[in-house]
Amino acid sequence: MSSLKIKSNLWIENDKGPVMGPGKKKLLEAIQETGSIKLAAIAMKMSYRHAWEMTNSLNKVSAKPIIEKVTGGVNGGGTKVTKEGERLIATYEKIVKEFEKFKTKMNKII
Amino acid sequence: MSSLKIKSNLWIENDKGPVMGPGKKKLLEAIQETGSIKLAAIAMKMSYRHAWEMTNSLNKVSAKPIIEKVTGGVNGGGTKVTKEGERLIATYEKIVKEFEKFKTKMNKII
DNA sequence: ACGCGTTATTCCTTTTATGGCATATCGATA
DNA sequence: TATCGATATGCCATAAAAGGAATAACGCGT
Repeated sequence: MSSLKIKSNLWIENDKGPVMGPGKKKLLEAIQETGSIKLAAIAMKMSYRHAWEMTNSLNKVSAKPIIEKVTGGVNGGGTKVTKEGERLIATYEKIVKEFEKFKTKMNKII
Repeated sequence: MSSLKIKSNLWIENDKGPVMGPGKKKLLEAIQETGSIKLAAIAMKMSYRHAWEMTNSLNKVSAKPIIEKVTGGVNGGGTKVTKEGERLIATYEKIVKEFEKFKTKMNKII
C-alpha cells in the first residue's frame, strides 16, 4: 500500500466522437429535472452557451437522438431526454461503477 | 454489442500531483535508451523544453527521485532513470494492462 | 582558462480555450 | 400579428496553454 492512486477520465465514444462523460451525464440529469437547457445551465451554474454546446455535440454524435429539443411554441419550447438518452446514462453509470471497483482492486497492489 | 467504446485517460497520482501517465512513460523509456533529455526529446520529436518540463514535474512530485540529472562535466552531463523510476514504469504498465482487460470486458456489455 | 555538450531558465510570440453579450429564430397562444 | 420564453448562433474580449528561440549555468578534460 502506497500513497499512489489511480486516476482517470472515463467516457464513451462512437465513431463520430465522445458520447457520454461525467459532464454530459450531469447536464442530462439536470435537463431531466428542469425540462430545459436554460434552467439546467442555471442549476449547474454554467453558461447557457456551454450547456447548449454540450447538447449540440450530443445530437451531432448520435444516430438516435439523445435529447429532443422544441424551439418556440408554448413557453418558448424546452428540451427532454429521450429513452435512448436514459439508456446511455444508465450504461455510463454501470461502467463507472465497475471502474470504481477496478480502481479499488488495483490500488491495493500498487 | 454496439459501436460504443469505452475510452479513457489513465494516470497515477500522489498527493502532490500526477506521477505517471502515457506521455511520461514514453519519455522515461526514451531517456533510458538515450541517456539524455535532449536526445530523448529528439527521438520523440518533441521540444527539449517540453521534455525538460516533464522531467522537472516528475522530480517535483516524487519524494524519491525518479530521474537523476547531471549538469556539466564530461559530455555536458546526462540523465538517468532511477530504480524508483523503473519501478514506477513497471507499475504503470501493469495497471494499463489490467485496464485493457477491464475495457474489453466492459465493451462486451454495452 | 577554454571548449564542449547537456541541463536550466527566461522572454516573447502564437495558438487555443473560455466566456460573456447581443441578437436572431421559432411557434403556440391570445 | 404581437408577445413570450426558450433554443440557436455569431462576435469579440480575455485567459490560458503551447511553443520557439535565445542564453545562462555547469563542470570535466585538455
